[in-house]
Amino acid sequence: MKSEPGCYSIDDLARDKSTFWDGVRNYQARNYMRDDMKVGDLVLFYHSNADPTGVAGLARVAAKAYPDHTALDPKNDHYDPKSTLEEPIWMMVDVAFAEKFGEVVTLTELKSRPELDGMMVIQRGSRLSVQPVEEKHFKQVVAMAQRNSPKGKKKPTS
DNA sequence: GCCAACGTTGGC
DNA sequence: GCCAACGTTGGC
Repeated sequence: MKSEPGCYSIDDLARDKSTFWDGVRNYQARNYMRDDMKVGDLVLFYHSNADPTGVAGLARVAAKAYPDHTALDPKNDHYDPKSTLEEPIWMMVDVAFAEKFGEVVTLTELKSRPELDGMMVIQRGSRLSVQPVEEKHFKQVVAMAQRNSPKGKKKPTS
């Protein structure tokens, strides 16, 4: 799941413990949340439009998809007049903080890993804010985060 | 700030 | 249903 850290970062999630993931206004992203995200699923928390951009930590799905009430609020930035209480269009899930990586696993690092070939987030023009991640890719990213962390193995050059 | 890659909208 | 115009995302 992507978020601009200026808007909502892994630190914000660590502080809040959990949050509702509102504001998704893309049908494909909504469908992934609605159809594929189950309570307990782990999530890569990705910082987009950031320095550095990349995976900043892990979250966990805390509630399955339910209507996004912010779509009904005319004063909300993500208001959508097409969505109604009776027939909500947009959905959100709840996510809980799981872990903040010692260092962000950057997009550059993700792209440099042959093991991650085919991962959606490293494709050109991959704008979806909610993306499925294959288990092998997920494990690879977590392994990279551990390698990067201060507690992990030191790099020979450092 | 630039711009590629999309998604959406709306005229026809 | 086609497609041009427009808006948004997000890397750089």
